[in-house]
Amino acid sequence: MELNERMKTILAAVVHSYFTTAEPVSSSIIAQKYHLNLSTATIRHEMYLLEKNDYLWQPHISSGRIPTDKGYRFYVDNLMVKNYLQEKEKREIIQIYKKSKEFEEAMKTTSQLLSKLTDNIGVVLAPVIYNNIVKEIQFVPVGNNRILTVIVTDAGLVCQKIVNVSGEINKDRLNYLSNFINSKLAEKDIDITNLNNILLDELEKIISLQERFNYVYNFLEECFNIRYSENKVYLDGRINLMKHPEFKETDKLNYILSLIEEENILATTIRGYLGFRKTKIIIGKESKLKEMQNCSLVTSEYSIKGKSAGAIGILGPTRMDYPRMISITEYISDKLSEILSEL
Amino acid sequence: MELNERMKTILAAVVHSYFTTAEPVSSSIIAQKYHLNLSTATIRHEMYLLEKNDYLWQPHISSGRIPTDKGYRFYVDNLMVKNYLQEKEKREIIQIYKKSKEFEEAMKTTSQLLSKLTDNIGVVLAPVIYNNIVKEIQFVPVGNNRILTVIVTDAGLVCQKIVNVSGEINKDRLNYLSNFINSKLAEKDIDITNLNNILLDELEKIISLQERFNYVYNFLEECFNIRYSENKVYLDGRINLMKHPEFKETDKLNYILSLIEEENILATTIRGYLGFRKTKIIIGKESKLKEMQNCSLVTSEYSIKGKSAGAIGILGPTRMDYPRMISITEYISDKLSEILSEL
DNA sequence: ATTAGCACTCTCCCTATGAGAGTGCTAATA
DNA sequence: TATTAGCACTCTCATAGGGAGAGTGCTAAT
Repeated sequence: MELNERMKTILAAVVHSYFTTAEPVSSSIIAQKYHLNLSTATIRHEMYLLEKNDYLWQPHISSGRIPTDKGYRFYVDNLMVKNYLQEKEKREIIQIYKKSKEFEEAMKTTSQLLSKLTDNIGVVLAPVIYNNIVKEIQFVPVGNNRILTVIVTDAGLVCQKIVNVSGEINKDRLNYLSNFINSKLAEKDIDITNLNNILLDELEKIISLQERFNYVYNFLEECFNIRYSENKVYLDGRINLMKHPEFKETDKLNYILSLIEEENILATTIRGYLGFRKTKIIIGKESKLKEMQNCSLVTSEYSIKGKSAGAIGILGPTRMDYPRMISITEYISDKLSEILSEL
Repeated sequence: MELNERMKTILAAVVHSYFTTAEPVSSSIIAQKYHLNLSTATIRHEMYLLEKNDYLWQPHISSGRIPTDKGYRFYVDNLMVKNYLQEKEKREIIQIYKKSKEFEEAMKTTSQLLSKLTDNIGVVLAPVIYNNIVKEIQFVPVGNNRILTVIVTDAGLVCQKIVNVSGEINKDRLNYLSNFINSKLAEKDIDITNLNNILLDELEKIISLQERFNYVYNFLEECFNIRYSENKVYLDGRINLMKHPEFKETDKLNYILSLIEEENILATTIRGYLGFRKTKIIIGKESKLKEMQNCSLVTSEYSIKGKSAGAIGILGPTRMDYPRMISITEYISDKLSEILSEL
């Protein structure tokens, strides 16, 4: 069924009122607050139709109405009015970011900003290092039998890993190895995900007959098995959940708590949405995760030097101020992109 | 007032019963379950005295009794029977640790083990790098204007920091600097907290007149302002809170949630207890933190190569199985010490 | 097409009530 | 003197009833 203009207006009013008060919305509330010049009976009739079409639902037969996930989806796609951050807010965000000179700090600051500004949970997915060209590799002996491997990508990301080696470290060999690798890296662009295969192939050509090949081979394999595939996530503002009446019910709180406990699940979810469009909104049961059925997630991708790197987002009850969540998420992801590109 | 033997027995019974059922303990429950060969009236009288002396309290006038913080403290100090982990459990712990080959992984595994085994929140305070002798410093240029500083301590801990420098990097100078520093480090033991002062003093002697002194000085200062003072904490099992009836009350849940949200507070608290004895138990209001008033914290220090490094612990409601919490925390801290010493 | 009017439903809050659990006190008992 | 049986008392908890109020769906009138 196609919604007529009046139904759209009423749906938007219900979404707005419910967001504001967290109470089911009655026809008289709509009539009073939103000045539609309609009687409550008429509004009631439209709401009845909206309910028949799954845009609204009632907790019980004689109560006001609450938007369904479908109702929120229609609102987000067709009805909501874009929100713009005030200049003052923008300045404050920039001010806070000024203190973040390091990568880790920038991640933390971002999740804190998101949670403070939205009263929801701030989520930051650390850069996913797929599709990054490797620029340089360094081996640093640390201690007796350990080597710190440092991989630098063209986007300026630095991955590190400490590898244990059996036997003592021959510095000349290590230098030879790193010179060899770096010369190969200079010759052609090698994606970090292919690093292992390509380099080991190249190595095989020149040292396959040497007695210590296996040793080097294993060492490099371990070096490259680095954590670029790890789903590092920064979360902030879990306590904000308690501010929302929907999470007074223990089982609902339980769901979302188990979601933010398993950071991997959240990370994988967000990663699954990467690459389609900058901003993505997932409302309640639209997510396949049962833990997310009472929540919405607004994510926005950030980039480093123009190359999509990761995503930030906010997680809260489906009853949220979508326009504002979106504008905050988008603005902060832009600023984060700038900062990470400069680092 | 000195507690007589019977009062001690009854107090221990109350603690045990309340831990088991989470219900206020009545005189008849004690008589039935703990076979003291006393009438309920007698037990009632003793409980009355225990209450007068602040070892027990009643939620309301005609209800059973609950231990106070003081009651728990007396139980922990004087009454409880040490618990020993079963060999099977020990083997399982060792088995799980076998997979942890890296530092970060060991930290995470530890917090997970703690929370899984105790149904409470597992806490791991990463090694605090005070009192560590610096063995070696390396500078690795990464990208154009950045240098990765690697500090290796005698305990084998590796701290890293990326420092931005203005202008291009002169590799010879960098080599000279690192050689100079490492020779000083070889000469005498320098504690990581003194690194800055001592080295800068030494440097001053030889290059104070050189034109780029300030530049080097600032660079080093930033390098050494490394995160050994950071309170890195690993938490796991927040969701376990929901299993405990005491946290059904929203405001109590609120308190503890805000505690685990502010990881720094928790870290600082635990750090404050370091260095006195291996295992430390903080019960409810014994902590100055109002957020901890409904919780107990059991911590146990771990070491690296015999040198105290950090602490692990569990955080849960004051109503907890203290003997078991202690034995688990202590056993895991021992295992963690072994693993970190080998890494 | 819209709306006034109304019967109907459901929640919420208040009260009352009674059962049950558990206590403190007192007087009897070993 | 220490212990205990007995009992009055207090408080919680579950249940039920009832009335006010909010909000609906439907119908008939405009």
